[in-house]
Amino acid sequence: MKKDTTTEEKIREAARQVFRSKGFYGCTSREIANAAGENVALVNYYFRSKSQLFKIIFEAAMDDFVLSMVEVFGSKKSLVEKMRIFIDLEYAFLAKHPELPSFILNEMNREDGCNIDHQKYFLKVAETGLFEECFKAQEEGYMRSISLNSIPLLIMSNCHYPVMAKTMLMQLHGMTSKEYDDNLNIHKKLVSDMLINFLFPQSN
Amino acid sequence: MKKDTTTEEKIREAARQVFRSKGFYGCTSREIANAAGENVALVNYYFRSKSQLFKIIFEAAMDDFVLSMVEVFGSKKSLVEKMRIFIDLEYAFLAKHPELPSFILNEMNREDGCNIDHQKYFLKVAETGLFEECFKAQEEGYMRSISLNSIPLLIMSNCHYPVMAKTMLMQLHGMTSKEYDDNLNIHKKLVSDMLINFLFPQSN
DNA sequence: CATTTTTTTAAACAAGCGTTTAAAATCCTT
DNA sequence: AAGGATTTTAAACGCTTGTTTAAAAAAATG
Repeated sequence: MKKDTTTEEKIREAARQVFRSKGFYGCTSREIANAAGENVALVNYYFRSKSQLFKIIFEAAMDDFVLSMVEVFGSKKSLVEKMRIFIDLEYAFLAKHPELPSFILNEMNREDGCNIDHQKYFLKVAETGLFEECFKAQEEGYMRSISLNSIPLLIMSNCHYPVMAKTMLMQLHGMTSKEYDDNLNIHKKLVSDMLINFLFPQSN
Repeated sequence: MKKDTTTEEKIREAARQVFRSKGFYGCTSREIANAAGENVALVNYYFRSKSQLFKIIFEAAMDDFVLSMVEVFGSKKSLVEKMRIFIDLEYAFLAKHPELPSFILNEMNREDGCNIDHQKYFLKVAETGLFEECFKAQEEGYMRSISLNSIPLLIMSNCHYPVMAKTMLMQLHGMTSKEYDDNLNIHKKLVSDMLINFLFPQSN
């Protein structure tokens, strides 16, 4: 009789949760095994080592990370529309996965890094034709002529930082979690307006 | 004969460097002692425990973190001028201390948190009169009427995230560290223009 | 049902952790 | 220079870490 979730899957799912919220150094193999309700030795039985298991979790996280970007910018809409849709989707996605940006940034900064093929993820985004589209829009004077490096950076700054800084700003402003999230929804609209007005100056 | 740097100072300075770049869990007492060129036991002799030493380092980091904000916004200039000066200073400051934003955000997110008086730092900023000044400017129609929570969030997002994401974006774009930093200087101007145009709509 | 293969277990491993100890070295005061 | 306080040291403490082992349990195979 096949179980609906195998031991391997239980461990992977527990690792996903624990690694994402605590990072590689912030948790132990035993903690992951307990979260999965299984014996410690099984972590190594199925995944050979903590590092190997982490690598799997991290790569899956990177897939999640670029998925919405690829989906939105690969679609057939105007650039302005795509921008607004992307910001909306990104805020919605991060509401469900608020630990993701910190997780990825931190683990990439780790000394004994995560040893994955980073370029592959950049290519995924590049393949949507986003950069060519921006370049063309800039030549036509439709989009502000700024470095193509700055465009994703502006968007990511204003989408990711607000969720990364939640704990700090909650405490600084003395807000509850819900109050902060409500403010985030208001903030999203500001970000959307600000970025589009800046990137597409004649659009209003 | 007094040494120019005491053992205690050497350990504190080593701890500052190591904690900031690796975080509380990312380093060991022995690593700090080695960086200071001293015996492990001295860490506990002078600071009682790793946690206690960390607390000192973290609070000093928070002081650094809010210092430029307090200095700039406590000065007697127009709000627009202050904004532009602050962004300039913040980029310059973070060029020297690029690990600071990640450090503070991460350690605040830690489960067994850093147990410091966060409110004190908010008060420091509030005491500059920044929020009253913004409120007044909004009533006069000089500044865009947005939540007073969103203003620091917009500024911090666009100042802090670009240095936090350096490793990731360098690898994604295949840039060298110098190339990224050069781009950051261009980006700073964009951020400055974008934020000021958005916050003070009639200012151009 | 017997045998082989796969999965799970408890226990142990060496290494590293934060911290403590007690003796040695150094400093300061008289 | 002697004596007492302070600083530094090497070694050890108990505990946790990632990982391995070897036996037990379960599942699959014929």
